[in-house]
Amino acid sequence: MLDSRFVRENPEKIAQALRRRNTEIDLAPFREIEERRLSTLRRLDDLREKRNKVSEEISRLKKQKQDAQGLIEEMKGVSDEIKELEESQRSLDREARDFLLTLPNIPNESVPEGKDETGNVEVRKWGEPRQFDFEPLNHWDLGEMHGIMDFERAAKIAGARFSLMKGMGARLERALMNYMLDMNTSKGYMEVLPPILVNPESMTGTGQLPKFEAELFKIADPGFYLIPTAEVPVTNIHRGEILEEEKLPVCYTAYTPCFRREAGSYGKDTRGLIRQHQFNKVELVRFTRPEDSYAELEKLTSNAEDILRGLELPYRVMALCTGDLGFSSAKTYDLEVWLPGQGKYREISSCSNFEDFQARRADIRFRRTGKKGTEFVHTLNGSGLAIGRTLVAILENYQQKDGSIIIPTALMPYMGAGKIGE
RNA sequence: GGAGGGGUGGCCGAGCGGUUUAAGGCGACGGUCUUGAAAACCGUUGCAGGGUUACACCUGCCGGGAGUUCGAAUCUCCCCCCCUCCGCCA
Repeated sequence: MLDSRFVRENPEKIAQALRRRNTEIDLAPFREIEERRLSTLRRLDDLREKRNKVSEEISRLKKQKQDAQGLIEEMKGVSDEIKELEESQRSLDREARDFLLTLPNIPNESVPEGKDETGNVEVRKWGEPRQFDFEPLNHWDLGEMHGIMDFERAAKIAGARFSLMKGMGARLERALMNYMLDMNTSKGYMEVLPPILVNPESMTGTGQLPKFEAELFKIADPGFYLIPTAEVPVTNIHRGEILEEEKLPVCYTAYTPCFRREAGSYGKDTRGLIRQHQFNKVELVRFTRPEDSYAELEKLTSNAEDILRGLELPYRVMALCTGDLGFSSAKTYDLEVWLPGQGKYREISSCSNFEDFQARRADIRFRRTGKKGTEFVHTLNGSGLAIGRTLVAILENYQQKDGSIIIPTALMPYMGAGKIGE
């Protein structure tokens, strides 16, 4: 969410940001609401001041056993007017906030211009895609061959876009989860295991609501949502709090299952593990001072890269362009891992700086040491990493001619085996 | 699910219809004193919105929301959270 005063006073900056994002939103209704909201507010404050003063007077008169009936009668009218104004104030507040909640974040100046994903810019590349002397298989063929994935039964149990991992497949998933968490905690991230059902306030805090309800699974009875990413519960750990400057940056890592409707992605990645309604992910979250957040984004991104490097998986880093940027983000790097089965790089992590966009929604502030007042923190997060897609990358990149799969050295302690298959 | 008890400033804790502009304490900060420190004493002490060049000033905030009243931390209703006991349960 953007600051209402900022939007009010910088309409041209907002318009420009929206243009860069390829988004069309008319600001006129907001300006009109704000005009009414502020004039109502000023009138309301005046009347309340009067009420406070006269109430004091009434109190004094009554103490002196004098008649205050005239004043009381007079105040009845004032009181009624205050009530009316309060009512319209409430609805104007809500209208203004509802509008602001649908405005996306302003892209940072360093974000490349572009209208869609074709405008994304490769920042760097690591590792060389392996040359195969045979036709590499897809991960689902490999999975089936080794009996470690069972999509048919997953569909029976739940439906399409669910998976059932078995034997060494399930074990590999668990090994990756532990490997990633150990890696992240060794770099100073505190491990947390948060709720995966959250309330609407948390979803609003990180920006999933109100705009993206259609992408979420919702529990019917008590209004919980299943999280689409650990970003939601972890960022909301500090919702409504004021942090101390010396504690920053606050860094968390969390493993959670993630749940996404994937509405509108019919026909995309229908086979295999790439796009699931439920998948596992380890997330990195940082709360920082505003002046540090871009350096922290580089740090967070390299922390996610370290995991790919540790697994010796070739990848590249893409800077998302203005047209491809997520709603809440001011700047995002995507990590894309090489998948021989598809012959292309696929997203495996997304690392973003939200600046104060989420912090303002979720009311997460900090106090500078020795200074008065508070400021919003900057929040960042990134996958470190999507576990299912990492598993896919390992199967496809480490497959051998006979179909067996070599386990990356770094994972061997977690797997207790060096190989899947003969 | 049933019964009861609670949610007040950074923390503890009083207040239960009208100098509450929230007592008192702890903590923190500043000062006096001191060779220095401690103690003692004095003072200061939140958040948000409006407003101002900046001050001043005004308003709101006692878990959240709605209401009663000239006036609500205090009374009524709804909701959330915490604690104790019972039931159920991994």
